[in-house]
Amino acid sequence: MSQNLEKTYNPKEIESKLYENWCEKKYFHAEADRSKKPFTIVMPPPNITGKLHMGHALDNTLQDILIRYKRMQGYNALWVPGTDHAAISTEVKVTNQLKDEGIDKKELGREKFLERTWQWKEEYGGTITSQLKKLGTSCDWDRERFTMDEGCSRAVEEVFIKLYEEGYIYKGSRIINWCPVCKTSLSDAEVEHEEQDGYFWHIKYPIVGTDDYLEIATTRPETMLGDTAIAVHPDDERYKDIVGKTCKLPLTDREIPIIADYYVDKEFGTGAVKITPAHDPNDFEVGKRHNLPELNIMNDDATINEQYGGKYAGMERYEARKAMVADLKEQGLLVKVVPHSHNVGTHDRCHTTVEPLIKQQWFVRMEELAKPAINAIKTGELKFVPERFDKIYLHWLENIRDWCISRQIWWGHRIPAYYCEECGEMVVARENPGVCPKCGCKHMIQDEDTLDTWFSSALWPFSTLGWPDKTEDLDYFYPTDVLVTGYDIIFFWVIRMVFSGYAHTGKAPFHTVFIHGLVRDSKGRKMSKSLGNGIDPLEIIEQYGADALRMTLVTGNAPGNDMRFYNERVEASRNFANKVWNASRFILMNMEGKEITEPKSGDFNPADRWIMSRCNSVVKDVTENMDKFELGIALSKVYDFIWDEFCDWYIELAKYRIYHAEENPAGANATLYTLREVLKKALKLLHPYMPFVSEEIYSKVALEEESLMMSQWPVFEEAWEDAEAETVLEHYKEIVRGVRNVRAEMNVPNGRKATVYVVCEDAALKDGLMLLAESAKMMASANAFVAQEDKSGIADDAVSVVVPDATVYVPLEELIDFEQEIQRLTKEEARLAKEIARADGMLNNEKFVSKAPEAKVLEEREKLETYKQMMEQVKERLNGLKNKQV
RNA sequence: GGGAUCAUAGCUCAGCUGGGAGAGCACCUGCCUUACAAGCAGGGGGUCAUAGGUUCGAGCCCUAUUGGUCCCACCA
Repeated sequence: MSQNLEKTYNPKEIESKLYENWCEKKYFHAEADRSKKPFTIVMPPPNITGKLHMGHALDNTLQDILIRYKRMQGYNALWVPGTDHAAISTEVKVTNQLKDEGIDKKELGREKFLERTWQWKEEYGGTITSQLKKLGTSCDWDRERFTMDEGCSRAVEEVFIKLYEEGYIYKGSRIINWCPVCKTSLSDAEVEHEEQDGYFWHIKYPIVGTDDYLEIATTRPETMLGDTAIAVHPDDERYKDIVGKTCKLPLTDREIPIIADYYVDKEFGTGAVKITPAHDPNDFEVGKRHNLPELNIMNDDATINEQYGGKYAGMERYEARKAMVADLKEQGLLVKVVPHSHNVGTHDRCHTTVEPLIKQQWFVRMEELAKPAINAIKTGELKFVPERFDKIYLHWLENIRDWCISRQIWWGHRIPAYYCEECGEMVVARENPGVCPKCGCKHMIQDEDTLDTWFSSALWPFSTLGWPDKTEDLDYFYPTDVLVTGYDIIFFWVIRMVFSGYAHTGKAPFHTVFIHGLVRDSKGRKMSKSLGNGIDPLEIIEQYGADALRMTLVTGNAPGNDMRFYNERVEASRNFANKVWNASRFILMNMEGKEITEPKSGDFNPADRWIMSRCNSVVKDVTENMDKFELGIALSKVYDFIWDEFCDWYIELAKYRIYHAEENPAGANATLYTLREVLKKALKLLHPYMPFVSEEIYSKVALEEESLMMSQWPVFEEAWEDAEAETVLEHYKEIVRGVRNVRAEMNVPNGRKATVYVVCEDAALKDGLMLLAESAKMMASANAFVAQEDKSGIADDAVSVVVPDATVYVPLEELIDFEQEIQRLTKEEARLAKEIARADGMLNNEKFVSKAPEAKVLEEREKLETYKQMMEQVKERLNGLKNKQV
């Protein structure tokens, strides 16, 4: 079993080697298998335009942890990967690429453009998935999907037709969000509101037939050209008399009515509002109520149009604003300009200010569809982790508006609606019917629009498993189990998947949504391209290893919370990987050439039994935490166990028996056996978090086993529990720490050894400690370690440390400074006095004794007892020293 | 305007259903002890934002206040 490990862990070669091996062995692949329980996760498909960033790294690390954990627990774990066609992003990217080549998209034509885009997808679309592999993601690459592949496209078509036939999808002319740069409509979710500094322009609208005028305040004077009314509040005394009259609309020769509508806020502005139904969602509603004309004054690129633009036609919207304000001023109609900050809608992709426009678009009627999704949370069928996201989800669903799903771009799923060029008849069908069912002519052309990119991702949990076909996979793996995603896409994606799941499969697509936060930079800023503060996960992997990156992303993070990322944190993770590596190196070195056999129970010493017992508890705790998605807590328990208990205590304790195997071959064997067994369990617990280093080590420790990732997750075993050994070790640690403490305090060099005496009345404890005497010698820099029941043979002038149930004496002869020792013990006396007072106080509180749980009261009583004993010991020592001093 | 969330050691953050304040990093003091200096052993450092309340007992629950972050929302 000769395996020489390098002195420091070097992730680079090991990671790629292991990943290839896992893939080759098909460990990531899952097939429907009725003998096993499935556990399914679908990966939020990254955009084909994207490059792996920290958000992906976090999202996929969490998924990989869950999937590896469940796989080890014996579930048939399936993680479905894939990519999203990212309609607008991709279209913009390819359009720009063409532009660089001097090619105009429109001139190229739809067919050719799509060809180019597919080409682009083939070339770059796989970048992100190949980058994901570096993270160690154990997803089933044989099942990789794409939102525009054949199956997903068929699902989209099926859903569209079904919803259309059921009346949930309709086409209508309504006010929508329009991006003048991307030249497409947007859904409400794609509009980001940002606070912008602007102005209130107060403008006079002359009242026809009088010399009077109405003063209007607007933030968007350029939309005046589309005004079709002025509205005031019906109860507004100021304007009561003029309702029904008309105003002369400045800059035009139109007259518009003054109407009364409750929408108007009397207190705000001048109390009179210009109504522009075609360019404002509220005005649109008012317009409907009052039957006002809707005058669209803009072209698709937000320039003023010919029809209503007059002299401003052709001007860009802000240019027109300037010109119009100047003209108003000149005509004496501009009263004043007041600075005013307000919310402006922008397109989340390009940050262009969105223009509300009236357009023919396709919509999904949401009210009914939202109901089961709302119900899912209320019944607990669907759960968010952490729970607080319930409210965000519900609030959105309960106030949901119809979803505008058509986009005026080419890259995406084309709407399966066909129009007759002759009579305008519309047919929604899987294929072009060829002949118009109404007029019989043969000029049917397909709708030019494509669907919102989220329309297809909404179907992802079932379209990737074969829906609409009734496949074995769908039947077995669906509904999936957990969805892991950031809180930033709850509206875009989670909600739409949930209602789609209910609408098309009758079930929620998953039972748990595990939400994580954002990865921020060291200053807490969002990582962004424009700030240039993004940290490339691949560079981190290159420098520190994937395990270190993964660990950093999980450590100290609670579900749903943002985190800050900086290199010192990665270094700490890297150091841990190295620590595990070296502990394993130590164990392997000592196992070399030895045949380890199953020890007899009597061969184990208290240290062996203690670490097994502790390991067992950790297995239980970690499993519980992981089941509750408390991954950060679970990992920190694994970390503490490995570093603190296993490395710093147990390995040190083990050294004597290993180095002196000839004295006690059976004991050495038991210790090596324990080291190996505990290491194996610890590696299992670590594996979901740090798959590479754990697998690499495991392959050398457990030669007979195939792999760590396919091994069984450890379970709590009662046989490993050992309260007695835990008691011995708790005392042992106190004693060793106590000795180290005084030695450090007194600056005793390590080379200067002393005898350590432990006086302990409890015979069992004394015997237990004596079994560890040789280790204690090493760990406490002693030349002898004696535990005994009385003080015989111990010099009076020894330094003493009082611990629970025992007093430790370290005769340091001439080194002892009585003054210093008295001071030290006096401090200890004070500390104990405080503890006693605290426990006493509690126990003297009648209400505590009567109301607190019995166990708690008992616990306090025992503590008090221990402290009193310790206090006696300290006092005795102090008296002795003081006498001696005098 | 509505809602969420945070405020804990110098920094970044944990702290599970209320029962003696924790980690990593940084800092100070010793150590190259035959697994590891990416390490070992010790140490300093916190009226858990403020004010009330509930409770035998509050970092944790309730209320208010202050300050920060985020989301939602049609106030022209």
